[in-house]
Amino acid sequence: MAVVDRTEDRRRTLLDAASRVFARKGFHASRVGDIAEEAGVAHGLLYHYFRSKDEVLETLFRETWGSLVLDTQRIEESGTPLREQLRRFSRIYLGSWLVAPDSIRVLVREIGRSPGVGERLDEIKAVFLALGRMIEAAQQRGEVRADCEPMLAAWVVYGALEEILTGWVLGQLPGEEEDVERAVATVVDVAHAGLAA
Amino acid sequence: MAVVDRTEDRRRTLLDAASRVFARKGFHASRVGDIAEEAGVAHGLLYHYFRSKDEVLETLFRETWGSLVLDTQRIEESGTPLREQLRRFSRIYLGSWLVAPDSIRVLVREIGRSPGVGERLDEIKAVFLALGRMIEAAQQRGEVRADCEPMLAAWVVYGALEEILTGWVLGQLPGEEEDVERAVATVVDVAHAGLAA
Amino acid sequence: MAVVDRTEDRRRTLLDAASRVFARKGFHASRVGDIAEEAGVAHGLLYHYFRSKDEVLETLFRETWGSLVLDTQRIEESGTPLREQLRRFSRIYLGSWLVAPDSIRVLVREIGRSPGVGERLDEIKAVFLALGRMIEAAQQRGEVRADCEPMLAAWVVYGALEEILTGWVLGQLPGEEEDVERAVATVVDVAHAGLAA
Amino acid sequence: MAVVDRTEDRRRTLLDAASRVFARKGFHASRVGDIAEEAGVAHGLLYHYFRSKDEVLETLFRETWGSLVLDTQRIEESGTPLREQLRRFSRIYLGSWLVAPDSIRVLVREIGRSPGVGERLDEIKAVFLALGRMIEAAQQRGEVRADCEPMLAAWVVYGALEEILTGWVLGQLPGEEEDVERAVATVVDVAHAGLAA
DNA sequence: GATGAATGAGATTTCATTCAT
DNA sequence: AATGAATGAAATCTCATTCAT
Repeated sequence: MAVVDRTEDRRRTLLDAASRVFARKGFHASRVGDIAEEAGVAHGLLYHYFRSKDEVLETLFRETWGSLVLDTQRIEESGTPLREQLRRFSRIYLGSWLVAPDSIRVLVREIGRSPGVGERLDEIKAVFLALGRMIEAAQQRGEVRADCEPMLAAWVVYGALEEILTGWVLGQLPGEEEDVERAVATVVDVAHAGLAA
Repeated sequence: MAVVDRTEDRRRTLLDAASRVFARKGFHASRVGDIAEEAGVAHGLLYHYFRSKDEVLETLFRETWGSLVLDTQRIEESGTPLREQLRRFSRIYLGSWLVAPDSIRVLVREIGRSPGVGERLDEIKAVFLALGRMIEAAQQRGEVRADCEPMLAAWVVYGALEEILTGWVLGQLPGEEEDVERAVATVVDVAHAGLAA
Repeated sequence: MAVVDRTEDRRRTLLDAASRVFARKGFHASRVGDIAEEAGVAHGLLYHYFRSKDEVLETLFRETWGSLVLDTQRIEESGTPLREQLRRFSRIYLGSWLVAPDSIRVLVREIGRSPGVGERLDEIKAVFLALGRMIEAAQQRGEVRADCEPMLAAWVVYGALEEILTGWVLGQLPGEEEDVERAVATVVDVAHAGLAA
Repeated sequence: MAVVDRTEDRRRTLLDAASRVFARKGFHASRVGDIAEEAGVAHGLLYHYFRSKDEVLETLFRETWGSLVLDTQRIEESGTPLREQLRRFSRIYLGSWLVAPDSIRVLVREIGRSPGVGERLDEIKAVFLALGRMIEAAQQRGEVRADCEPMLAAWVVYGALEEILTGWVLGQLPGEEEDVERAVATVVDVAHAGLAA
């Protein structure tokens, strides 16, 4: 167990270093040597833990996105009113900025790029679809007005959240703790009022 | 004149090809050969029209964004009600999908990467700021409720538009001519109702 | 055509350079840079003509071995007495040493090594099988004594030829023009007398 | 003593593993990790028993070849008829397949590669020369016909043996115990009849 | 203008060897 | 003795850019 832990620690160190470096320069502009330097190890070591630079990004993606997929499922199954669902989703999505800003940065900027886009798109789609289903269910409950395409609305909501993250990533929007809560409120208010029957 | 035209045609062909390729794979992952192949010419030819791959992106940015900046200015100065302003802005922005499907999306996605970020960010900011000012003015006219940060709202609106473009580019959302008009309506409806006093 | 020729010339230049370098140092110890230097070009150019270093070896193998396979077929179909068939086979096999000593060197030393062994083995087997069939047919014609496994005999003959090539490759046996003819005579005499009924 | 034995056992395990791996892929393409995996130990352990990968090959060579050199000397000095000498030599050489299937083949295949070629070639030459001298002596005794270059004949015989070993190693020829005896008989029959006066 | 062969800086990747545990 | 993480020299390979034709 002790040995496994040490191994896992190194993996983490490398992944964290990678997310910082990718966040700073983007995946393609980041050299393997940069990641190693950031982690304080020789570049060769990265190949002990990952098959390639691509696999590092892939791992980062799965880790970060995987937990979002799970959380989204739980929110959908809760069956609470749409406003509450939107608040919880927004809080998790925007809140991740405070928890792991670099991972989010990478996610936001590298999705749809680099090899393996196809496979990832499916996992991304899963979140969109869940969001769309929540809106559709709310529509059937009469919470959302009828003249509204649920999937399109899902894209609107998701786009709003992603853009705010981008603003934080690019340093164009203040992204301190209190700003995050305000952003959640704004998105939820606008989206809910905008969709309300 | 005829010669100039042919020259201009080739430039356009290359720029359009570049915007499609950049949109698909991102700037760094796109090889000069990919752009040339997409344009149906030899890769060496690109260097007759542009000094470098960077200059292609730079040119794309100036051309596409420049006109958006002008259009946005005009919309702001028109002083019409917010709903009308949002509709015009959305139409221009999403309409770019029909005219030049990839250009705008590329630009936003590539900001923060590649050289010369600073200057470009300012120009992008200009559009955001104009959008924010429109919302703020509407707020002062009583069209928008008071408990709403205009700039944050601008990011929300912009994000919705951006995400829909992304959906079209990635083939995740239907993007035919009638879909564009519906998308404009949805965004304007949601945004306006969501912001209304 | 002129262009094709120039392209083909370069390919040849590179293949010839590669066969010299592989012959001198063996495939694995040869660096791509060595081949390029031998050919008098930049190392990058090799990747214009071949996908990888492996593909260069593969091509070399197919070229050299391919013609031997064809020649062997022709000899088998000729149906002449075994002695004559052995003479022709030996002449082609050992004679190739004078024509393209480096290719032969590579063939002898790299077969069964490096990636793609499996696929090559089949093509090598084809020659062995043909040789075995020739001996078997001669046995049925009464030219070869009955207490002799044709396939084993084929391996013996082939081994004798290959070892002589190896001797030349390693500089342990004199390999001038007259030595080649003497070697052919020796192998044919020993093999034929050894197998005769 | 017990400790030494265990130490010796490990050395042997590693050497045997190395000879199998080298035989399969060649010295250069064999990684230290492959040898260790074949031996079922961690790759670091190899460096307790050998200074380097080169030293493994070197050791393999000295051990295997050394005993063959001694045996060959004894056969030469025995002064028995050529047929008997050939049988004994073939039995030892091909018999090595049952004892240590890969060692000898590795050595011959790897000569000319890797450092220290010079010294080894001399030792290999010694065996060839002894074989040649036996044939020459037989020629002078009238057992072998006059129009035959003894050294060339030695290469022929050696090549036949070598090729059969190769066939066994590559799984192209059946190599069970009874096949070995049959192979010895075939080579001796062919060689003796082929050389006989 | 147009082509694509040619270049070479610089990236990724491999792997023999060392060494702390 | 034994392990396998860690190192880094050296290899392979990529691709923006140049340039002869």
